[in-house]
Amino acid sequence: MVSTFAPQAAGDLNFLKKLNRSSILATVRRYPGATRADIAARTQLTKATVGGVVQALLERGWLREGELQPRGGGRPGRALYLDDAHHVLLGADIGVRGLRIVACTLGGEVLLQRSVIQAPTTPDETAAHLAELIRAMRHDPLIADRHCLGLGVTVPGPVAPEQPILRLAPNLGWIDVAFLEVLRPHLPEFDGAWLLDNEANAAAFGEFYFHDGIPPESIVYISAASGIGSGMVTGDNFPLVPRGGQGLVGEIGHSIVQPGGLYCHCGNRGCAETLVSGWAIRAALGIADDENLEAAIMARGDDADVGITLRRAGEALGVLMLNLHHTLNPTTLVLGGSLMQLGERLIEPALAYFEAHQNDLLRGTQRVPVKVIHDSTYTAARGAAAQVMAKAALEA
Amino acid sequence: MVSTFAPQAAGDLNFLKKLNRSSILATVRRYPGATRADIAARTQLTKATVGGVVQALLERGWLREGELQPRGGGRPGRALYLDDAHHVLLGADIGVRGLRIVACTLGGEVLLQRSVIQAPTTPDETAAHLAELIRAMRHDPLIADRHCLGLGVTVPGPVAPEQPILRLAPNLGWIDVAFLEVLRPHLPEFDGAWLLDNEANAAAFGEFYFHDGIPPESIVYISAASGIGSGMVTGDNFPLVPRGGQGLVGEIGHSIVQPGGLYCHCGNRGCAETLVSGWAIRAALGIADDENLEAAIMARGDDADVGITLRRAGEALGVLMLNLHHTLNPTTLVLGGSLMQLGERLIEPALAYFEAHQNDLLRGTQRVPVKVIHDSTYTAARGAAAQVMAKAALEA
DNA sequence: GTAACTTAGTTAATAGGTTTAACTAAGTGG
DNA sequence: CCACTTAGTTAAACCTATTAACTAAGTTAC
Repeated sequence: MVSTFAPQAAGDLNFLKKLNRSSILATVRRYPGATRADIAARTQLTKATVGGVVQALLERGWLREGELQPRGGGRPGRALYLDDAHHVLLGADIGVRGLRIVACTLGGEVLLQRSVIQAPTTPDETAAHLAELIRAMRHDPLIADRHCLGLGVTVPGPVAPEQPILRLAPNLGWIDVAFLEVLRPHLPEFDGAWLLDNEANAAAFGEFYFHDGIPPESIVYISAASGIGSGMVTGDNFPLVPRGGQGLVGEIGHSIVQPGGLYCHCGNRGCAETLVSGWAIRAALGIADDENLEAAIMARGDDADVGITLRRAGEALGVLMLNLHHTLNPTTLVLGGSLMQLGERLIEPALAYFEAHQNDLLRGTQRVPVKVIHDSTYTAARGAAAQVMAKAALEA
Repeated sequence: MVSTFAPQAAGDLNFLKKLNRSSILATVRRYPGATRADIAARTQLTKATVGGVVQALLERGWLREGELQPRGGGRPGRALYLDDAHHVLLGADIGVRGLRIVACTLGGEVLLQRSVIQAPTTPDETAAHLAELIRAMRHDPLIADRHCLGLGVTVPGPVAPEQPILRLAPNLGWIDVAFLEVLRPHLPEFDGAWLLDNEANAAAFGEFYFHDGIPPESIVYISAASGIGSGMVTGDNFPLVPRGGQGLVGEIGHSIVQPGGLYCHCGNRGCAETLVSGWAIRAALGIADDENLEAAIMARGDDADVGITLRRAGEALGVLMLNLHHTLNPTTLVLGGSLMQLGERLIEPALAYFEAHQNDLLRGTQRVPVKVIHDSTYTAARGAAAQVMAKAALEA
């Protein structure tokens, strides 16, 4: 379980400065409009330290000053916000159905987004295509003058914990691809951070990092699409993304929910993906791979088979949610992925199962809130951009 | 997911010193016999810094110097070890079947251990009994002269993430017990750190912290006893123990492995505990609560019912292991808990199932090693002692 | 056997970060 | 208008790690 942006275990004064700078930025991110005094109170740093760091961040275009915040019977403080005018973060999501790119501000506001539908191809061709799109986007007047802090790329499969290598993406047919190295020659002029992560991890990170208002303590994001995966994020100023020994953290699609059940393409029986995944639903309903799943299902209307299949898939999703609740116990659960577009016939049974069963262990506890992202087209790409920000904040 | 001993997110020079001191101690713990130069190389600190901190730790009885370590063609370095002569760590495990107490050195060597069999009773009576045992142990000549760094207590149920409160222990009949506060009046003379944690979390922590040789990157410990739980630990110098929003991390006994299966005492159906737990095995074989489970099963010899029940339980355990592998992806899996004493008829099917299925996702990867602790009587208590050490190391 | 070399560890001066304490700034309330 | 409160800045002090030069203690080459 290696964390992405965790502070190292030993360090010098420069490290301490980085830590505090990052902590101050995180405070402004979580409490927009905070004053220097607010930050000092929250971080336990002194006014002097906060003042100096804030001054530097203002000069470098990371923070901007806002209006005066009246205080009861004293000098009003100056509100501080992330400066959304001088930098840009890029995030790209390589999916089975195409590429999605996002450019956003330090606050997570999406400035530009592009989506290209294309069939899976080789890493090199994908990189060439992606580079072209990024170069074009980079010249858009909306962001051309901004300093680009880096590019985060997400892929639909486990990424090795230590090096940025995609281990396996069955839906793309890729094995052990160091995609950033493939991409780099196509974008020689690009400087800034380069990051690679699993799509669900990045989405979870983004939902946590760019959360409106004070983020929850921890988030588990379930990505239900062609396959099914999940990502977990926690930590205050340094969000942690556990990856595991082999980068398999969150590969819940192959957790067993029905021992002795249907055969999965992974070779085991009763994997979650045999019940709730794009391919399982296609198989159950006889929908071809080249058909659009959502359209095909809508076309069948109130067909009973469709209803039963979606209900079964939803209930399996509910089981997965419950098991994640009992294993990772996040503060918030987020559901995303293209399957959410199949609508309430799938979502409702999942939520109902989870609601009905989650709380029997600790009666009287507040329930875990579930957030459904009905259209998560750019969620992963935006999450990748968030990771760029988190990394750059340490270097700022 | 709140970590126990993680560095805070912002800090002053004193914090930096703590961080480096703890990091140096951790290096000696993981690499016994390391020299000052070795430590400097591993921690990226300078020789000067390491020298100063080591000097202070030698004077305070945390480290001791050993023999000279010959170096190729240069002055030999002085080996450093954790000083196992001046301090003592106490750990106590409150279980369904009684109390277990351990006193150990900074290196995790058990100096004294006591076990008392008793039926569950009230928190106050348990605290009184525990205090008596601890006081007696404290006067044992083997540890009477040592400085006690603190006491860690483990309980068989989820502990709230922020405060040391046991949320629920069905097997003890306890609900929302701030056990340390109950215990404190019984041990007024005791100073040092007081810690409370879930039994599986503590066991996992101990297996990681006191690991012989370089510990793995992460450990998941599965505790199979009356109920079933798990704990996860990761992190180099600051082992992290995720607890989750409600302290439910690792409550895998109530993850669903057989939807629509048997009813569990938690109210759901098909929980793992309905297949692999002390009470499930008793129920299946008609063994009374007051009988010793292991003895009753041995008495039945090669009875076919016993074989089938244990095999089923083992396979369910294998499913749990596989699901944890796909959700948390630890570097090492550890199996413990009193059920391990039921022997190979249970363990073998679990290992076989895991072996046969774990690797189908990432072919060619090295397999996840599984360690079975056949007698884990003192594993949790020792883990609690490890947590005391980790906490004290920051204050040293 | 001695000089050259290598590695370990210590020391004093230096650099750099945060804090302390005193200050200025800018409001409210009587 | 003065007392009070809170925000933010500044310079000196303090603390920590680093640098660079040193001593210590071994091996290797000749």
